[in-house]
Amino acid sequence: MARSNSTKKITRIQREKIGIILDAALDVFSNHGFRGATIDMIADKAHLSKPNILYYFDSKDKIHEMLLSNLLETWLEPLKQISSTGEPISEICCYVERKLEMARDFPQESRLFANEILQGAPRIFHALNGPLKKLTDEKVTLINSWADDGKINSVDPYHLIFSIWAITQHYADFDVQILAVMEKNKIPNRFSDAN
Amino acid sequence: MARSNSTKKITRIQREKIGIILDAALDVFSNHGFRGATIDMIADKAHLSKPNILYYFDSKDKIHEMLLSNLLETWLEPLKQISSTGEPISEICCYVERKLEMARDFPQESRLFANEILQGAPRIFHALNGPLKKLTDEKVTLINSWADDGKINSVDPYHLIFSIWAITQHYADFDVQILAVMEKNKIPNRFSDAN
DNA sequence: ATAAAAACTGACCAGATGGTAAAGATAATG
DNA sequence: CATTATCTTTACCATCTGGTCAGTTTTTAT
Repeated sequence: MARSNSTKKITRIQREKIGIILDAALDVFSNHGFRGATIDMIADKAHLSKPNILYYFDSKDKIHEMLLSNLLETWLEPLKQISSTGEPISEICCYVERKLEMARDFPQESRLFANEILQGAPRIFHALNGPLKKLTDEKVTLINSWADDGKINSVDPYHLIFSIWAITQHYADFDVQILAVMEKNKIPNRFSDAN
Repeated sequence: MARSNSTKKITRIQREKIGIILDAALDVFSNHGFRGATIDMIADKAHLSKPNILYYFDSKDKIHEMLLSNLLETWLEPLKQISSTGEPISEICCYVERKLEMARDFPQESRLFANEILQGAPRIFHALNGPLKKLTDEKVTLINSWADDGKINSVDPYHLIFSIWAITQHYADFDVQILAVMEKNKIPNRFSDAN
């Protein structure tokens, strides 16, 4: 029995296989959405059998759930780093940079998130309404205070943040469109790569 | 036999039912993605039986296909309207306004499109690579010429357009997130309106 | 080395889902 | 009104897919 009974110790094999499964699952879920993904696809990508996958995770939902909860920390981090003690313009620009880097380095995570939100965030709404809202409100207050102190022009902080989210994530989520429009010759899509 | 054999004339009932089906299908596909949607869901929403749906459309794919091809015209229209004879800043601002209006008035269409792109645009890539690319290239050339003539500051036209797409569509596609973050307990600032 | 625990597999099941067939109901037409 | 064409439904089927189970193989601990 490998299924995570919280208080049990985790073996080397469990740690390895769970990692392999999550990697494969991220790839599959991000490219096909939750319903479009099948355990068989994940099994193929992970080079494991379907029952073996289900030996480590109780269900397809549980895999997805774990991916989302892992993602959340990564996702909030760049916003978290905006510092109230830094120079406002630099803080905001660095935030944009961090978000762009994330879009470049973790496009699958971005699409996993996008898929989830697009379908109404059924499995992650609590996080949007909780930690994300809390953190955002905090930074909104900070940006407001910068404006009040005359350090930056006044701006609606919510829509500033939404704009940053929109533009940066767009390059990960809509890359197919961007490549199609910008391509000079022929651009392979994300399904055409070797593995 | 109602299935669109191009050269056949269309009855009143066909026109009505096809409209009802497409409306229902848009709702279902945009909220669940292609794989997440089932013909039964569409049938329920349309108050028709599943076989009756399949009397008007050969397959689930065909319904989706028709929605996407209908969408395409609507989708290209705002960009098409950017005029080479207008005043540059006004042309660009009006374009942004048209896009925002579309995000407000046709959020389902926006999400249908987003779902399709997110999954690699398997059923619409040709349109991105064809009509959309052609039109975009045209407007890119126009914006470049405005910059060359010193009418606007120089800017990468591609990324200007992508930014507009990103921000405007974000409000339709990620509305769940935006509502979760902004609704109740919104931190007031000078841009927040009464409602 | 050996027993116990962990890891893995093939065969299978139940329900969902896309789609079909054929007959019955309704509307259009002469 | 009668006949044809259109429309709709009931009862299915085949496949896919999430998940189970009994048993086998491999790893770990003593």
